[in-house]
Amino acid sequence: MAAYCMDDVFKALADPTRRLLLDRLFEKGGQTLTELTDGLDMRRQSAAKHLSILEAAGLISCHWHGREKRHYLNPLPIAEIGRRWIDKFSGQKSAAILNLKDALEEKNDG
Amino acid sequence: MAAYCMDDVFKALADPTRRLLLDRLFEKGGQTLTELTDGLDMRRQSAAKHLSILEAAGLISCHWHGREKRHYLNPLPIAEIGRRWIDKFSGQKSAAILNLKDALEEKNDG
DNA sequence: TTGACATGCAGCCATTTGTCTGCATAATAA
DNA sequence: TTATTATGCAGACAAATGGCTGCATGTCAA
Repeated sequence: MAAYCMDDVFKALADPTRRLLLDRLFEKGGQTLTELTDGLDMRRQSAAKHLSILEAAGLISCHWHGREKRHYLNPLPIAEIGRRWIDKFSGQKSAAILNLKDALEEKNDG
Repeated sequence: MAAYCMDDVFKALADPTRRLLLDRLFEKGGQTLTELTDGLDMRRQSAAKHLSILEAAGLISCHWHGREKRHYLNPLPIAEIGRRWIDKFSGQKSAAILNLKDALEEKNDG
């Protein structure tokens, strides 16, 4: 359904402010923009830009409640990264270990 | 040993060219800069910058072999992301699911 | 109705990013 | 030695990024 692009997800995760926002929403879902801006050391409009980037990447979903926009963490894209990236590189560690082994043996080649 | 910073790792992963380079090194370790540049549709110097960013982030390690610099994937930082990020957000899915549940129930509040 | 609050939109601006070109250095091969 | 190959370093430059201000819109409460 959410046709998020993996490139958008990685780019969204690249900024420390946005990762902090995800942490905050992980601890407590349904927070508003004003709530999330507190303690961020930046203007509301800047925080809103970060949130819109997170939303475009599918990392959060939003629901209007009167004049408040409540934000919720969506764990799906992060799980997808885990499945398609982390498992590949660190799960199947054997290949990389073999590569490192080759590298170390080169030192003894001269 | 490699005192990599998580912010550098996330930033390094944000670029599609760099993710492609990691893919290539996953398939075959020990490739040189010239080898890796082939098929990248950019100059050697640009690819070298990407590789230096990956190396600074600890995602690859390099070993000189004569005039050749051979590159190897280092799976540790990616594994660390998996441990400290993926497991947190998607592994403990319960909290986020509860948040989404709250959000859906709001729709029935009116 | 009126004022306060929550948010959105448009535009400005400095910094960072990703590409390029040009030249320098070190190692291998003829 | 000399030419070729593999790489590094410095600087230029357009585009993207992340912050800001100012103003507009819509909602709630008195």
